[in-house]
Amino acid sequence: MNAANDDRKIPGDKASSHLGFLLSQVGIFASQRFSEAIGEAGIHPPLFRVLNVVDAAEGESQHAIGEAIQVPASRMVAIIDELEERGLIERRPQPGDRRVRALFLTAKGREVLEQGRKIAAAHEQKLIEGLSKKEHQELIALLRKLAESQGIPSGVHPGLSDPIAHTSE
Amino acid sequence: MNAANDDRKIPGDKASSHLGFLLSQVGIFASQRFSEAIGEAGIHPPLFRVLNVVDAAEGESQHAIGEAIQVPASRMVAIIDELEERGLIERRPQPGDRRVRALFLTAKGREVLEQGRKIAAAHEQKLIEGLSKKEHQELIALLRKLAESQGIPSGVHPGLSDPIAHTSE
DNA sequence: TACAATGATTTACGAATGAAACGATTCATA
DNA sequence: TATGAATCGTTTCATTCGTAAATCATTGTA
Repeated sequence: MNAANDDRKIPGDKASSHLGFLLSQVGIFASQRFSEAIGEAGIHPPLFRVLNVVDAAEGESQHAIGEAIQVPASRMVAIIDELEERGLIERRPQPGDRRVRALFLTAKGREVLEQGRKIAAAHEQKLIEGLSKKEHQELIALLRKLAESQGIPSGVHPGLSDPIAHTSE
Repeated sequence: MNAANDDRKIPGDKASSHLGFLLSQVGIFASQRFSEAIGEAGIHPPLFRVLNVVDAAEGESQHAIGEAIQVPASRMVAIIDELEERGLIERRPQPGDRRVRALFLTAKGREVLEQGRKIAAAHEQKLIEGLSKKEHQELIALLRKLAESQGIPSGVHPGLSDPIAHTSE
């Protein structure tokens, strides 16, 4: 008693048991579920990502924030526009340099960020509900090691910078 | 001595160390890299996915194949069109039922599938180059366990069925 | 002052996907 | 065997999404 429809006549293929496929499968699944969950805070993952980074570095320019998470400038504009429309972030002119827009969280922005963090924590819990504490730690350690060995910069999400992860294996 | 640009003035944020973020980050990274790699075989991940499934169940209908990997019918049309144009797959009418198009690999389709498998194997190797044999096995086991506990059906890739994995955490 | 570089923005365009409508065919049943 | 429901594949359409390139304002430099 497990999955929903177990009347599959079609046998599993080789590719779907490789690490690459598993990683991609589980990773994208986690992304999608998180995307749905964070929707309850009225935002979507890119907005949440940026809220987090601005919180960690308030007063930085759009450019600096975008560079830190490898998001193209033209996309940053759209993201910040959206955050500003919702009253979560403020663009303030910088005294020294009138080209720069320094970014700050509003009070409401902090609220939403907190709400988002709770949602993320719940998401996290749901994700590991089938694992023991030890397994959870091991999985994190292995993924970190993998990320490091593959040169994936910390905090940079590929879905935000590059094309879009297609699929398969 | 590690990453490329370590002149980061912006400190890491909390979110980026969670399991959910890591999974999504690493999973999408793996997807993208694989997508580039499989391009050398002249195909992209969805095509490769379908080639694999057709190989595992030749003669099945478009509908059956699509259902097995949860791809909407209208999307199957485009995918099979593409595979057929490249001479990798054949749509054959089914004697008993004239509505059905049974799918078969062509000789060229088998060649490309083999080539794709080699590419996938190389991708796999590259992915685990920083891990020991034991760690590799552990990671697979943990991901499998996670997938199962989360009800992710084997062989079904979320990127093929649902919206598209956005991002972050 | 002229010219290059930078930060932010706008515009135009293309790629991808799914929901829904459609035609053809088959099945169930009266 | 006639009729309506269901199935398979296809087409159409609208939408979402993101980038690349052009643009504007400002600053730094020669």
